[in-house]
This record gives sequence, C-alpha cells and structure tokens, in this order.
Amino acid sequence: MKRVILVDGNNLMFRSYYATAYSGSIMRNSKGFPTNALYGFISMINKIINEEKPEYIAVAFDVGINFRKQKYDFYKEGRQTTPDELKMQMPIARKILDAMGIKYLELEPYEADDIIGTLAKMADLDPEYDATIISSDRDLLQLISPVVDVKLLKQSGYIKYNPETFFQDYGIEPIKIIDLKALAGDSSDNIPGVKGIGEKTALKLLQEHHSLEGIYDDIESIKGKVQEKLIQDKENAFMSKDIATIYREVPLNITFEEIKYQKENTNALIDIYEDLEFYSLLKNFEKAKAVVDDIDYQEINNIQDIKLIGDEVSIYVELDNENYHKANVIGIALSDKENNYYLNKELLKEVITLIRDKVIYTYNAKALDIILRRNNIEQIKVNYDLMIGAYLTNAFIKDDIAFLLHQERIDVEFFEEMQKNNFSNVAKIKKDLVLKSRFIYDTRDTYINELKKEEMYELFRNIELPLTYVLADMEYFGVKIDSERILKIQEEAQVKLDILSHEIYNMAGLEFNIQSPKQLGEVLFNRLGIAKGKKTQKGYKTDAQTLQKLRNRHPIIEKILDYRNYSKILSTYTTSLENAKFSDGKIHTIFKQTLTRTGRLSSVEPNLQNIPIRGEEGRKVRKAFLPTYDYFLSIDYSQIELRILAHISQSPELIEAFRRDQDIHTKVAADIYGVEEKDVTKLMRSTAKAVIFGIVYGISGFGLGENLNITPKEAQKFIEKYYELYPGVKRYMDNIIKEAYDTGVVRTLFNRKRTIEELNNKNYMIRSSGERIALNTPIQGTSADIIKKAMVLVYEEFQKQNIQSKMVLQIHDELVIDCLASEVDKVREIVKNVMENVIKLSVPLKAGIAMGKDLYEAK
DNA sequence: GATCTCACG
DNA sequence: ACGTACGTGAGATCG
Repeated sequence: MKRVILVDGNNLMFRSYYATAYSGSIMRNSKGFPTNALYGFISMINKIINEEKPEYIAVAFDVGINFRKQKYDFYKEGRQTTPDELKMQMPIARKILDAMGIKYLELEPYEADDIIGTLAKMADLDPEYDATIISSDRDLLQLISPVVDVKLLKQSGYIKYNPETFFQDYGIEPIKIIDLKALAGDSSDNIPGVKGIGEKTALKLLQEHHSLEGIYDDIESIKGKVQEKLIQDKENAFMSKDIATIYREVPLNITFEEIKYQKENTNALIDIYEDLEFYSLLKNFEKAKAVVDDIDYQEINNIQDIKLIGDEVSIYVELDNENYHKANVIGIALSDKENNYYLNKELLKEVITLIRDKVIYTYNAKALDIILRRNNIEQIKVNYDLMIGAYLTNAFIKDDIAFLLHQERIDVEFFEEMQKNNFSNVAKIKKDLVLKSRFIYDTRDTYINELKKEEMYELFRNIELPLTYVLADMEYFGVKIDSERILKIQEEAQVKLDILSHEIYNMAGLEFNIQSPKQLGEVLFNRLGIAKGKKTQKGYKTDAQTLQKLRNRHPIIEKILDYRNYSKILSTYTTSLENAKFSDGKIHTIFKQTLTRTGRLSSVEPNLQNIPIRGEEGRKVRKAFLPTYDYFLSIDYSQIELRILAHISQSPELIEAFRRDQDIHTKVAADIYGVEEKDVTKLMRSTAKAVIFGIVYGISGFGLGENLNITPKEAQKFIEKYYELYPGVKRYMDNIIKEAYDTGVVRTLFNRKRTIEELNNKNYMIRSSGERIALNTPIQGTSADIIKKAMVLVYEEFQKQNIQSKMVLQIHDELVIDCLASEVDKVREIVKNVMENVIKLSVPLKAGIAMGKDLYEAK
C-alpha cells in the first residue's frame, strides 16, 4: 500500500501567519521582508516529513479567483483581506517546496480544498493508494473515507480522523459535514446556512434524517420553531450545501507518480533560508552543506597550449599583498567559455599578449593595471570588472572576491587566510584561482543584467569603469614627498611636545601618559577637580570639543589641546608619511573605489584625503607635498552639496541665490536673523553655516546646539526658521524619507543605489539614523557621481590634447593636478570647464582654482 | 580588537 | 523616554 500526504498549503500559511501576527510586530529579516508565516510553514512541513515519512506528497494552494466566489458573490465576504505581509510570503512558500522536492499544486479557479478533494478521490478509486490530509480546516473532513483520513491540526497537536473516529465525535458520516454546513452555516466563509440553527441542532437533525434532502422530505415531522426556520431558509440551505461541497473533479491531469517526494535541493534551500535569515534552520544543514570546491583546469607551462574559445575571456591575477603598489604576483587563472587554465606568474606578459584583443573580464582592474605598469607590460583595457559590478549592486565585498564566491557556496580561501598561511597551500591556491576566474566569467551576464535592471549600467560603463583607469594613473604617478621638510616638521613637533609635556606634568603634579584618555580624565577631573563633563564607556570624555568648553577653568587645558595637536601631527603626518614613501621618493596611495556607501572614494596607505588644512600648525605639513612637475593646481567645487540640495529640492529661494551667485551662508544668515546682508556679522554667518550643514545631515536641535554651544531650544528655533524660509528643502526632506521607507532604497541623480536596512530596525535610534542617511546619501552621492564623471572627462581631455600634467589627488570636491609650467593655462581652463559643465543642474556649478609650488600654497 | 581621539570633505 | 549630524582612515591605549 502506498500512502499519499495531501497538505493544505494555504491553511498552513494562514495559521502560521496569524499565530504570531496578533502580537503586533511580526518576524522579518534584516531587509524588512516579513518571514513569520514562512517560518511556521517550514516547521510544519518538516514535522510532517519527519512524522509521516511520505513517499508521495503534494501541497495545495489557492490561486486567483475561485469559482465559488464567481458564483456566489458573498462567499468569504467580510473576511479580512489577506494582509500584504502574508501575500508577500506566499510565492516563497512555493519556492521552498520546490527546493524541498515537494510538489505543489494550484489551478485557477479552484481552491486548495478542491485540489485535495480531487486527489483524495483518486486515492479512493485506486486500490494501491491511501491518503492522509493535513489541515486545520474542518471542511476537509467531508473527504474522509475508508482509505482517506484527516489529520486535523489543533492549536497544539492534532486529531486524526478516520470514518470510525469521526462518527464517534460527530455521530454522522463524514460526507454529512456538507449537510451540517448547509444547516449551521459557516461564519468564516460567510456561508449563511439556516438562520437560527447552530451546530448542535443541525447534528441532531442529521442524525435523525441523515441528509439535508432527508430533512426537507420529512419536514412535516419536525416541530415548532426549527421547522419554521428550515422552511424560511430552505433556499439558503441548499445553496449553502452547494458552496460547502468540495469539488472533486479538478482537471489536474496528474498521476500519483508525479507527486512523488523527491530529493531536496539542499543548496537551493540554504540560499532561501539564508535570504530569510532562518539561522536555526540553517544549522541543520551545516554538515550537509554541499560546496563547490573542485573544478577542471589545465596547468599551463607553455603559452601555446592555451586555445581560447570565443571572444570573451576572464582573467584573475592573485597578488601576495593587498597593496598592489608593492605586491608580487602569486599566480594567474584564465577562463573562456569552456576551459580553465592556471598559469604561473612568469607567464603574465605572455598571457596578456594572448588576450589583448579579447573582451576581458576581471576582478579589480585597477590592481591589474598597476601590476602591468610595474612589470613593464603594455596595459590592457578590461571590458568588465566584477568588483565594481558587485559594489554597485550593493553586494558585500571587501576587495576580496572570495566573499562573492562564498555567497554561492564555492569554497575558496579568503585572502586573509591565504596571507596568514604565507600562500603555502599551493595546490589549493591554484584551484581557487581557477574557481575565481570561472566565477568572473560565469556571473558576468547576471551582474550586467542586474545593473541594467537597476538603471546603473551607464554609471558602471561610462563612469566607474573608466574611472578605474584614471585612478590607476593617479596612484601610479604618485605624489612627491620632501623628506627634509617632513623631518623638520617632525623635529619641531617633538621639541614642542617635550616642552608641553613638562608643563603639563608640572601643572598636574605628576607624570602620566597624556595620550591615554583614561589617565588624562583621571588627572583633569579627579586630581585637578576640573568640572566633570560627559562620560564615555570607560571614563570621562576628553576630546577637543569637551576640553574647549573647559578652557578657562584651568591653564592645563590649553596645554593639553596644544599637546594633542602636535602629537597628531607627529604620529600621523610625519613619521607615517615618511614610512609610506616608496623608493621613488613618492607616496602612492590607493583610492578605494568600492568601499563607501555613498559612492565617494576613500584613500588608504596612506590616506591623502585628510592632510591637515584647518589648523595652521597642521597645515604646514602640506609644505612637504611637492609636485613632480612644476606646480600643484587645486580646483575645488564651491558649495557643491548645497547646490545639489538646491537642485534636487527645487527650492526656489536656494536656486535663486545660487543663480545670483550670492554668498549662501551670508544670505541664509541675513534671512534667519532678519537683517540686511551687509549687517551680517561673522558670528551670524558661521551660525548660519552650521545650520546649513546640519540640515544636509538631518540634524536635531540638540546636535546643532551642541555644535554651536547654544541651548537645544535656541538651535531648534534656527532649524525651524530655516524650514520656514526654505519650505522646498523641508519638502525634499519629508519626501525622501517617505520614499526611503516605501522602497527601502535611495538613489543619486546618476541612479547609484543605496539600500537602507536601518529603516526597518526596531530601535528608534537606528531608524532615525536611517532617515538621516536617506536624506544625506542622495546629496553626498550625487556630488561623488559628479566629480567622478568630471575626472573621467578631464582625463580624456588631457589625452586628447596630449597634456602631460597629471591629476594626482581627489579630495571629494577637489582635484589636485601636478602641472607642467608650460601647461598651466590649458590645464586651468580644461579642468575648470569640465568641472563646471559636467552636468546641467538648476543651479550653476562653480569651481575655484588655486596654484602653488607645494600643497600648502595651492589653496 | 574595541575604544577614543582627531584629521579631512 | 530614547539620545542626538553625513561620509571616511589612522594612531595610541588598554584589557
């Protein structure tokens, strides 16, 4: 005897959903997708599999409009419409069943009940099969037969009904459930039945008269009120019977063989569970985890042995250091449509020659470009960089392609591990490299399609990919460092520090480590009894902002601030810079193109985007940065973020101010304080500036107050005044936040996308932070897009006009050019022109130029 | 390795 | 009542 399990999928999903939804907040994954029904659903299915060990199993779902509804408008009327949060989970349930190897069935215009009824009937007719139905819906009890039983789910556990147990409980035959409904109705399905007759009366009537027809045939024998009610609602009764009858002839055209329980697709299931973040369920898979850790490839010693198929080829070059300016090649992997090759590092030049005219895919084209330059190999242009594609689509990467492969359960070593093992696991490394080049090749279309779907293909193709080569050129050219100057600054700082530390020790009455916030806090606030400020996790806050406020409490504060200033210069901007110098006397930073969440670049080893400028002492460090040619030209955007805010908010007041080329801070100050622009004081202007900055960041009254050293209340007034004066800005803020909540993402003008998970967080703080991110990212990100595009255009224009001067630095809204004296005029014109005309906004873009013999002067 | 501090836009 | 401005990198301390 073969047994078939028939599951009411809809019923299971609804039950699971409402089991937890009543509590108000339902379970979601970090993307905010509701998961509560699915969790319960999966648990139930797993339980069924464990208990029933089915050979045949099918799960039935409702789909579309059902015929009962078509026939009887009132059917299931008044029932709460299915919540969106449950609807969203329905398709996933089907995917899960697919992955589990369980057949699901659905067919419009039938309901899950009808499908189950049809299959149960097949079991009734086929002597080889028995069936068990699983649901909490009592309607299905009508399907009970000698070979069909029902597991009726209860709040906990279930009751198993076969013809005998059913009769014991109800005193009628299972099929009479229909007649029962015809009489008693069913409020949940809005089946009317006979008004005034409940289940008790109905059962009694059926026990005597066997069926609805029997009752009406014998209506005369029924007494009193009941008879009256029956006669009154006769039509409803028969109609109800019709509705309650499960249709058992659904044209499924299916055999039991087709619902045979299959082997689960563990990887697919793991993917789904990971997406849903069902970590407890994932635990069960740890051992079963099927991983890809093998691949066919050919190890090449002679380049002639490579026969490439087709025009496309992917190349992956492994380096022994993340800093490709000093790294050595470990090995090379190559894949085409069909074949994979591993080549040792000696073959780099030959393989590049071999693929030069192909359509080349890689991961981290910038690193490859630098490696080729360093090895005197003619450069190539890649057509596709997975690193950039993954970054734009918000994939989790850390420069290490291994993160992407692991997501697809391909077991390669992370770079960190490889490095820790000193790249000694040669066999594994070779195979991993090949897996990586294969991966680059195989996922290319997926990423390209995703970029197109998200309307980021232009951004990818026309900005980010060409920018990679611009950045490579900047990095490779580098910035010259004047070591003598560095040494001088270092010595001066050291002298100051020696004096300051002695003064501080004297005032404190003991020697201590001034650089230790813990010890410093102890000295200042306990030993010297200076008014205590805010606490950090471990002690008192001793940062500059806090100390600034205590300046007049004790002369030691001034000394500490001085000490900090010089100590920062010494540790970060002298010794470290000198250490970062290469043998060519230059610094070669790495501009990280795939790191920030807004689209900005970042600069590391060393960071050349935070060289001091605000403080005079620190600023002197800039004297140590020299042009390789003759001058540094610095061209920076004026107020680019505010101009972008004016453009995207379409605030008429802001647009007007920029079109008139007004000093925006002075204008806002005049507006806020209600004075003439000529009467705006320095303090008024700087206050306005702080307010404007705050607005772009989504500030609170408290934050602004803290910043301006005024009360939160006063600060709040400034903010409100600002909103009043610039209602367009306020409107933008409200709209973008709403949009972010609705869609979960924000975009820049160039369509760069950022998903904001924070908006789904239960924690108010984190959610608020998400709102500020939503507010700021389109502004900061658009600014990043604009300067990136300008960089690409400047680079192209330099090439076109055969200009030797080099872009060397980008500091978010500023480009620094290392300029030949003979090219100064041309370069000024090109860069300014490109920067100001790179995109047409509602307000003009404005770029300012400075020039000097070193970075100190060029400002 | 987390924390604090500070450099930049 | 909560805790308080966006985006970065890096050095020093301390457990």
